Amino acid sequence: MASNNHAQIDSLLESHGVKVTAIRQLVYAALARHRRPVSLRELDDELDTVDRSTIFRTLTLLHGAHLIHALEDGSGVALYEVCTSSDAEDDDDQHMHFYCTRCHRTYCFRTQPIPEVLVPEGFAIESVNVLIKGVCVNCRTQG
Amino acid sequence: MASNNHAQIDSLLESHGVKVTAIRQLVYAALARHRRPVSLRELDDELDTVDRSTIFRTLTLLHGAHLIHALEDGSGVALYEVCTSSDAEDDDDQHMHFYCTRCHRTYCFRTQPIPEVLVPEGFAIESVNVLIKGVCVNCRTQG
DNA sequence: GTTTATGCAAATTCTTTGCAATACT
DNA sequence: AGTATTGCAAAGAATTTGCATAAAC
Repeated sequence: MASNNHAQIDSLLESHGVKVTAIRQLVYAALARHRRPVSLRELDDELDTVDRSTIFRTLTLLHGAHLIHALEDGSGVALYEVCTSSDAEDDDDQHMHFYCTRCHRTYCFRTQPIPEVLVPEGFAIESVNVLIKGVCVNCRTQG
Repeated sequence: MASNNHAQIDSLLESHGVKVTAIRQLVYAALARHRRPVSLRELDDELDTVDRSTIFRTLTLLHGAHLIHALEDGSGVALYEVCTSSDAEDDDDQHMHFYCTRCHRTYCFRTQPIPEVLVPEGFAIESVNVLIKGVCVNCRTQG
Protein backbone atom coordinates (compact mmCIF):
# COMPACT_ATOMS: atom_id res chain seq x y z
CA MET A 1 0.00 0.00 0.00
CA ALA A 2 1.79 3.08 -1.23
CA SER A 3 0.10 5.77 0.80
CA ASN A 4 2.33 8.75 0.18
CA ASN A 5 3.64 10.50 3.21
CA HIS A 6 4.33 14.20 3.15
CA ALA A 7 8.04 13.89 2.42
CA GLN A 8 7.26 11.78 -0.62
CA ILE A 9 4.63 14.21 -1.78
CA ASP A 10 6.97 17.15 -1.33
CA SER A 11 9.72 15.69 -3.48
CA LEU A 12 7.15 14.64 -6.06
CA LEU A 13 5.76 18.14 -6.35
CA GLU A 14 9.20 19.72 -6.42
CA SER A 15 10.47 17.35 -9.07
CA HIS A 16 7.62 18.54 -11.26
CA GLY A 17 8.35 22.18 -10.67
CA VAL A 18 5.47 22.76 -8.27
CA LYS A 19 6.26 24.79 -5.21
CA VAL A 20 5.14 23.04 -2.03
CA THR A 21 2.43 24.59 0.09
CA ALA A 22 0.28 23.15 2.84
CA ILE A 23 -2.79 23.22 0.65
CA ARG A 24 -1.08 21.51 -2.24
CA GLN A 25 0.02 18.78 0.11
CA LEU A 26 -3.53 18.41 1.34
CA VAL A 27 -5.06 18.29 -2.12
CA TYR A 28 -2.53 15.84 -3.48
CA ALA A 29 -2.79 13.62 -0.42
CA ALA A 30 -6.56 13.59 -0.67
CA LEU A 31 -6.37 12.62 -4.32
CA ALA A 32 -3.86 9.90 -3.53
CA ARG A 33 -6.01 8.51 -0.73
CA HIS A 34 -8.85 7.85 -3.08
CA ARG A 35 -8.12 5.08 -5.50
CA ARG A 36 -10.68 6.44 -7.91
CA PRO A 37 -11.40 9.67 -9.76
CA VAL A 38 -12.95 12.33 -7.57
CA SER A 39 -14.72 15.56 -8.38
CA LEU A 40 -13.97 19.06 -7.22
CA ARG A 41 -17.09 18.94 -5.12
CA GLU A 42 -15.98 15.80 -3.33
CA LEU A 43 -12.62 17.31 -2.56
CA ASP A 44 -14.25 20.46 -1.31
CA ASP A 45 -16.56 18.53 0.98
CA GLU A 46 -13.59 16.64 2.29
CA LEU A 47 -11.18 19.54 2.76
CA ASP A 48 -13.53 21.90 4.49
CA THR A 49 -10.76 24.22 5.59
CA VAL A 50 -9.85 25.00 1.98
CA ASP A 51 -11.78 27.16 -0.39
CA ARG A 52 -13.19 25.52 -3.47
CA SER A 53 -11.63 27.96 -5.88
CA THR A 54 -8.25 27.30 -4.31
CA ILE A 55 -8.73 23.59 -4.79
CA PHE A 56 -9.73 24.25 -8.35
CA ARG A 57 -6.61 26.27 -9.01
CA THR A 58 -4.49 23.65 -7.32
CA LEU A 59 -6.00 20.95 -9.49
CA THR A 60 -5.31 23.03 -12.58
CA LEU A 61 -1.74 23.48 -11.45
CA LEU A 62 -1.19 19.81 -10.68
CA HIS A 63 -2.75 18.84 -13.96
CA GLY A 64 -0.51 21.19 -15.88
CA ALA A 65 2.47 19.67 -14.11
CA HIS A 66 1.32 16.19 -15.16
CA LEU A 67 0.88 15.13 -11.58
CA ILE A 68 -2.78 14.29 -11.97
CA HIS A 69 -5.12 13.26 -14.74
CA ALA A 70 -8.41 14.89 -15.60
CA LEU A 71 -11.26 12.96 -17.05
CA GLU A 72 -15.01 12.95 -17.47
CA ASP A 73 -17.39 10.13 -16.79
CA GLY A 74 -20.26 11.32 -18.90
CA SER A 75 -22.13 12.90 -16.03
CA GLY A 76 -20.88 16.36 -16.93
CA VAL A 77 -18.49 16.90 -14.07
CA ALA A 78 -14.71 16.80 -14.24
CA LEU A 79 -12.89 14.14 -12.25
CA TYR A 80 -9.31 14.09 -11.08
CA GLU A 81 -6.97 11.27 -10.24
CA VAL A 82 -3.28 11.03 -9.38
CA CYS A 83 -0.85 9.79 -11.97
CA THR A 84 0.65 6.53 -10.84
CA SER A 85 3.64 6.28 -13.14
CA SER A 86 6.85 7.75 -11.80
CA ASP A 87 7.39 9.92 -14.82
CA ALA A 88 3.97 11.22 -15.62
CA GLU A 89 5.07 12.98 -18.79
CA ASP A 90 4.35 9.86 -20.74
CA ASP A 91 0.82 8.96 -19.85
CA ASP A 92 1.58 5.29 -19.50
CA ASP A 93 -0.46 4.93 -16.36
CA GLN A 94 -3.68 5.42 -18.21
CA HIS A 95 -6.32 2.88 -17.43
CA MET A 96 -9.94 2.29 -18.20
CA HIS A 97 -12.83 3.74 -16.29
CA PHE A 98 -16.23 2.29 -15.76
CA TYR A 99 -19.17 4.53 -15.04
CA CYS A 100 -22.19 2.90 -13.48
CA THR A 101 -25.28 4.48 -14.93
CA ARG A 102 -27.32 3.39 -11.93
CA CYS A 103 -25.28 4.44 -8.89
CA HIS A 104 -23.18 7.04 -10.76
CA ARG A 105 -19.93 5.72 -9.37
CA THR A 106 -16.79 5.64 -11.43
CA TYR A 107 -14.46 2.66 -11.14
CA CYS A 108 -10.87 2.23 -12.27
CA PHE A 109 -10.06 -0.92 -14.17
CA ARG A 110 -6.33 -1.36 -13.99
CA THR A 111 -6.31 -5.01 -14.95
CA GLN A 112 -6.31 -4.44 -18.68
CA PRO A 113 -4.04 -1.93 -20.40
CA ILE A 114 -5.44 0.68 -22.72
CA PRO A 115 -5.16 -0.78 -26.21
CA GLU A 116 -2.98 0.86 -28.79
CA VAL A 117 -4.94 3.14 -31.06
CA LEU A 118 -4.11 4.19 -34.58
CA VAL A 119 -4.73 7.71 -35.81
CA PRO A 120 -4.38 9.17 -39.30
CA GLU A 121 -1.05 10.55 -40.44
CA GLY A 122 -0.29 13.92 -38.91
CA PHE A 123 -2.34 13.59 -35.75
CA ALA A 124 -0.36 13.65 -32.49
CA ILE A 125 -1.68 11.66 -29.55
CA GLU A 126 -1.37 13.14 -26.09
CA SER A 127 -3.63 10.81 -24.15
CA VAL A 128 -6.21 8.09 -24.60
CA ASN A 129 -9.26 7.75 -22.40
CA VAL A 130 -11.49 4.70 -22.39
CA LEU A 131 -14.81 5.10 -20.67
CA ILE A 132 -17.06 2.10 -20.31
CA LYS A 133 -20.64 2.69 -19.26
CA GLY A 134 -22.93 0.11 -17.83
CA VAL A 135 -24.14 -1.34 -14.56
CA CYS A 136 -21.71 -2.30 -11.84
CA VAL A 137 -21.72 -5.54 -9.94
CA ASN A 138 -23.23 -4.02 -6.82
CA CYS A 139 -26.17 -2.52 -8.63
CA ARG A 140 -26.78 -5.70 -10.59
CA THR A 141 -26.92 -7.92 -7.53
CA GLN A 142 -28.85 -5.50 -5.39
CA GLY A 143 -31.16 -4.17 -8.08
CA MET B 1 -24.03 9.79 -49.31
CA ALA B 2 -26.82 8.65 -47.03
CA SER B 3 -28.48 11.91 -46.21
CA ASN B 4 -31.73 10.75 -44.71
CA ASN B 5 -34.86 12.17 -46.19
CA HIS B 6 -37.88 12.81 -44.08
CA ALA B 7 -39.62 9.56 -44.90
CA GLN B 8 -36.57 7.63 -43.79
CA ILE B 9 -36.31 9.63 -40.61
CA ASP B 10 -39.97 9.15 -39.85
CA SER B 11 -39.81 5.39 -40.06
CA LEU B 12 -36.60 5.37 -38.04
CA LEU B 13 -38.17 7.34 -35.24
CA GLU B 14 -41.34 5.28 -35.28
CA SER B 15 -39.45 2.01 -35.25
CA HIS B 16 -37.82 3.17 -32.03
CA GLY B 17 -41.07 4.17 -30.44
CA VAL B 18 -40.60 7.90 -30.89
CA LYS B 19 -43.61 9.82 -32.07
CA VAL B 20 -42.84 11.97 -35.08
CA THR B 21 -43.06 15.72 -34.80
CA ALA B 22 -41.72 18.49 -36.99
CA ILE B 23 -39.14 19.44 -34.41
CA ARG B 24 -37.92 15.90 -33.94
CA GLN B 25 -37.49 15.62 -37.67
CA LEU B 26 -35.51 18.85 -37.69
CA VAL B 27 -33.27 17.86 -34.80
CA TYR B 28 -32.55 14.41 -36.12
CA ALA B 29 -31.91 15.71 -39.63
CA ALA B 30 -29.51 18.32 -38.29
CA LEU B 31 -27.64 15.69 -36.33
CA ALA B 32 -27.50 13.43 -39.37
CA ARG B 33 -26.20 16.23 -41.59
CA HIS B 34 -23.18 16.72 -39.41
CA ARG B 35 -20.78 13.83 -39.62
CA ARG B 36 -19.34 14.67 -36.24
CA PRO B 37 -20.57 15.17 -32.67
CA VAL B 38 -22.33 18.47 -32.13
CA SER B 39 -23.28 20.33 -28.99
CA LEU B 40 -26.65 21.61 -27.88
CA ARG B 41 -25.43 25.14 -28.50
CA GLU B 42 -24.49 24.36 -32.07
CA LEU B 43 -27.87 22.84 -32.73
CA ASP B 44 -29.60 25.81 -31.16
CA ASP B 45 -27.61 28.24 -33.30
CA GLU B 46 -28.53 26.24 -36.34
CA LEU B 47 -32.20 25.68 -35.61
CA ASP B 48 -33.11 29.20 -34.67
CA THR B 49 -36.82 28.56 -34.86
CA VAL B 50 -36.64 25.98 -32.09
CA ASP B 51 -36.18 26.71 -28.42
CA ARG B 52 -33.05 25.36 -26.78
CA SER B 53 -34.89 23.54 -24.03
CA THR B 54 -37.03 21.81 -26.60
CA ILE B 55 -33.91 20.68 -28.44
CA PHE B 56 -32.52 19.48 -25.14
CA ARG B 57 -35.61 17.47 -24.39
CA THR B 58 -35.61 16.08 -27.90
CA LEU B 59 -31.99 15.01 -27.54
CA THR B 60 -32.78 13.34 -24.25
CA LEU B 61 -35.66 11.54 -25.88
CA LEU B 62 -33.66 10.41 -28.90
CA HIS B 63 -30.84 9.29 -26.65
CA GLY B 64 -33.18 7.26 -24.51
CA ALA B 65 -34.53 5.65 -27.65
CA HIS B 66 -30.99 4.73 -28.70
CA LEU B 67 -31.24 6.85 -31.81
CA ILE B 68 -28.29 9.05 -30.92
CA HIS B 69 -25.15 8.77 -28.86
CA ALA B 70 -24.05 11.18 -26.19
CA LEU B 71 -20.42 11.78 -25.43
CA GLU B 72 -18.01 14.27 -23.97
CA ASP B 73 -14.79 15.52 -25.43
CA GLY B 74 -13.18 16.72 -22.24
CA SER B 75 -14.20 20.33 -22.72
CA GLY B 76 -17.13 19.95 -20.38
CA VAL B 77 -19.95 20.13 -22.88
CA ALA B 78 -22.09 17.23 -24.01
CA LEU B 79 -21.98 16.23 -27.66
CA TYR B 80 -24.53 14.29 -29.65
CA GLU B 81 -24.22 12.16 -32.72
CA VAL B 82 -26.55 9.91 -34.66
CA CYS B 83 -26.21 6.18 -34.34
CA THR B 84 -25.22 4.71 -37.66
CA SER B 85 -26.01 1.08 -37.11
CA SER B 86 -29.46 0.00 -38.23
CA ASP B 87 -30.29 -1.52 -34.90
CA ALA B 88 -28.89 0.92 -32.43
CA GLU B 89 -29.70 -1.21 -29.42
CA ASP B 90 -26.37 -2.89 -29.73
CA ASP B 91 -23.92 -0.05 -29.84
CA ASP B 92 -21.85 -1.58 -32.58
CA ASP B 93 -21.47 1.67 -34.42
CA GLN B 94 -19.22 3.07 -31.75
CA HIS B 95 -16.06 4.66 -33.02
CA MET B 96 -13.19 6.63 -31.63
CA HIS B 97 -13.14 10.36 -31.17
CA PHE B 98 -10.20 12.67 -31.32
CA TYR B 99 -10.29 15.97 -29.51
CA CYS B 100 -7.78 18.59 -30.62
CA THR B 101 -6.57 20.44 -27.58
CA ARG B 102 -5.56 23.38 -29.75
CA CYS B 103 -8.56 24.10 -31.97
CA HIS B 104 -11.07 22.27 -29.75
CA ARG B 105 -12.55 20.36 -32.62
CA THR B 106 -13.74 16.78 -32.24
CA TYR B 107 -13.09 14.31 -35.03
CA CYS B 108 -14.58 10.88 -35.64
CA PHE B 109 -12.17 8.11 -36.46
CA ARG B 110 -14.16 5.38 -38.08
CA THR B 111 -11.21 3.57 -39.62
CA GLN B 112 -10.36 1.51 -36.59
CA PRO B 113 -12.97 -0.32 -34.56
CA ILE B 114 -13.22 0.10 -30.83
CA PRO B 115 -11.20 -2.70 -29.30
CA GLU B 116 -12.87 -5.29 -27.14
CA VAL B 117 -12.59 -4.50 -23.47
CA LEU B 118 -12.71 -6.91 -20.57
CA VAL B 119 -14.47 -6.04 -17.35
CA PRO B 120 -14.60 -7.92 -14.06
CA GLU B 121 -17.25 -10.57 -13.48
CA GLY B 122 -20.65 -9.08 -12.80
CA PHE B 123 -20.21 -5.79 -14.62
CA ALA B 124 -22.51 -5.22 -17.57
CA ILE B 125 -21.25 -3.13 -20.46
CA GLU B 126 -23.65 -0.76 -22.15
CA SER B 127 -21.24 1.29 -24.22
CA VAL B 128 -17.56 1.98 -24.71
CA ASN B 129 -16.18 5.40 -25.51
CA VAL B 130 -12.63 6.00 -26.63
CA LEU B 131 -11.47 9.59 -26.55
CA ILE B 132 -8.05 10.44 -27.87
CA LYS B 133 -6.67 13.85 -27.08
CA GLY B 134 -3.89 15.55 -28.93
CA VAL B 135 -3.19 17.94 -31.77
CA CYS B 136 -4.88 17.52 -35.11
CA VAL B 137 -3.14 17.62 -38.45
CA ASN B 138 -4.35 21.11 -39.28
CA CYS B 139 -3.05 22.63 -36.08
CA ARG B 140 0.27 20.83 -36.40
CA THR B 141 0.95 22.06 -39.90
CA GLN B 142 -0.33 25.57 -39.31
CA GLY B 143 1.05 26.02 -35.82
C1' DG C 1 -61.42 16.69 -23.98
C1' DT C 2 -57.38 14.58 -22.68
C1' DT C 3 -52.78 13.90 -23.43
C1' DT C 4 -48.45 15.30 -25.36
C1' DA C 5 -45.21 18.68 -27.09
C1' DT C 6 -43.31 23.21 -27.04
C1' DG C 7 -41.70 27.97 -25.55
C1' DC C 8 -40.41 30.97 -22.12
C1' DA C 9 -38.34 31.92 -18.00
C1' DA C 10 -35.87 30.81 -14.32
C1' DA C 11 -33.39 27.53 -11.03
C1' DT C 12 -29.55 24.68 -10.49
C1' DT C 13 -25.01 23.15 -10.89
C1' DC C 14 -20.37 23.48 -12.13
C1' DT C 15 -16.52 26.05 -13.71
C1' DT C 16 -13.79 30.06 -13.83
C1' DT C 17 -12.11 34.75 -12.72
C1' DG C 18 -11.36 39.55 -10.21
C1' DC C 19 -9.66 41.39 -6.48
C1' DA C 20 -8.26 42.18 -1.82
C1' DA C 21 -5.83 40.06 1.89
C1' DT C 22 -2.45 37.01 3.46
C1' DA C 23 1.76 34.49 3.50
C1' DC C 24 6.18 33.61 1.77
C1' DT C 25 11.24 34.78 0.41
C1' DA D 1 9.39 45.30 -0.71
C1' DG D 2 7.95 42.17 -3.97
C1' DT D 3 6.01 37.96 -5.59
C1' DA D 4 3.04 34.13 -5.19
C1' DT D 5 -0.88 32.03 -2.85
C1' DT D 6 -5.38 31.97 -0.92
C1' DG D 7 -10.32 33.31 0.30
C1' DC D 8 -14.35 35.50 -0.84
C1' DA D 9 -17.57 36.82 -3.96
C1' DA D 10 -19.39 36.87 -8.08
C1' DA D 11 -19.47 36.12 -13.20
C1' DG D 12 -20.10 32.76 -16.94
C1' DA D 13 -21.59 28.85 -19.05
C1' DA D 14 -24.20 24.72 -19.49
C1' DT D 15 -27.82 21.80 -17.97
C1' DT D 16 -32.27 21.05 -16.27
C1' DT D 17 -37.00 22.05 -14.64
C1' DG D 18 -41.80 24.55 -13.76
C1' DC D 19 -45.40 26.15 -15.75
C1' DA D 20 -48.50 28.05 -19.17
C1' DT D 21 -49.70 27.75 -23.96
C1' DA D 22 -50.30 25.32 -28.13
C1' DA D 23 -50.71 21.26 -30.79
C1' DA D 24 -52.01 16.52 -31.61
C1' DC D 25 -55.04 12.64 -31.26
